[in-house]
Amino acid sequence: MSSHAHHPVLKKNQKLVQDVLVSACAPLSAYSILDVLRDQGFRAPLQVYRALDKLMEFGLVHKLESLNAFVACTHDACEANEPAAFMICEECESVSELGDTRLASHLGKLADHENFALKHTTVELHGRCKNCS
Amino acid sequence: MSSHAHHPVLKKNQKLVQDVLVSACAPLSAYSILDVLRDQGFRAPLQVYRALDKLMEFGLVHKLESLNAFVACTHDACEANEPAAFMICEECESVSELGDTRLASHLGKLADHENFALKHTTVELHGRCKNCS
DNA sequence: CCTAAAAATGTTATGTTATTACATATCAAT
DNA sequence: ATTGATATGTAATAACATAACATTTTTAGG
Repeated sequence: MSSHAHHPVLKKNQKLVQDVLVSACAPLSAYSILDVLRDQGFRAPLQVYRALDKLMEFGLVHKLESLNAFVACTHDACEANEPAAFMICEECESVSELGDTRLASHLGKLADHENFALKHTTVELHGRCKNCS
Repeated sequence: MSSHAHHPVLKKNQKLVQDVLVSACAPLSAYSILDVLRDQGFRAPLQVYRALDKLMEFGLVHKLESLNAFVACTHDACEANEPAAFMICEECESVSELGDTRLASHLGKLADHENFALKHTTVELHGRCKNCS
């Protein structure tokens, strides 16, 4: 039942940032994370951004481009395969991460059709979630 | 053959910003636009951001969230209906705007399925365009 | 274990993107 | 003409992100 890909062991700052994101109930900006971690000795934005870069590389964290904010991956193993989409509630700020295979495949076909070598996709849906409607 | 929706007449600053974006061969940041327009009397970012806000409201300009940059709409009439997606070349910076109906409908179904009231979608594909491969 | 290379961290400064706040001017409809 | 709404001008500041450089920690090979 354990994840079949072994992420590297997280370094101190990476772990701290990851923990903050996992505990958060909404996406956090890098500076919000910094504020939370001042007590643990963080002093500068770069400490956060460097940790975030690594965590994103590991697939443990995603950036929401339309919010300039970050969320922990909710797919226990989001390795290699990208998330398909995020649904972002404008009311309660909740975010849910979808792993829709058909969407991914549709986007892949779209790109193929234009001879576009697809590297990375950003799909962010804004609206109101079930609870807030 | 004319567009069936009448966009409002553009105000001076809106027209200036729109012209810059239409002439550009790549997405431009607000500050790049500001630099171009200094000769026409622009002095402050807000002059650009305000014009951009209106142009986006009119559907004449889109923001690329993953680049913090703006492009003129290439659908002569992108009124009401959103663009489905943007393909952004990392090599030559060219952007093409897709109006894929099936993608839009797929995203709509995804949202419906989660009882998510969809307001706006951001779909940005990064990679290498046909010419740059 | 020791050491050299690589990775991670600390710190300051700066660059880039976007908004707040407030004043003034223009436009459109009575 | 007066009024209310929209657009503009300007300064200051907030919010997001990276460059450059010094130091420490980790890792892998001898």
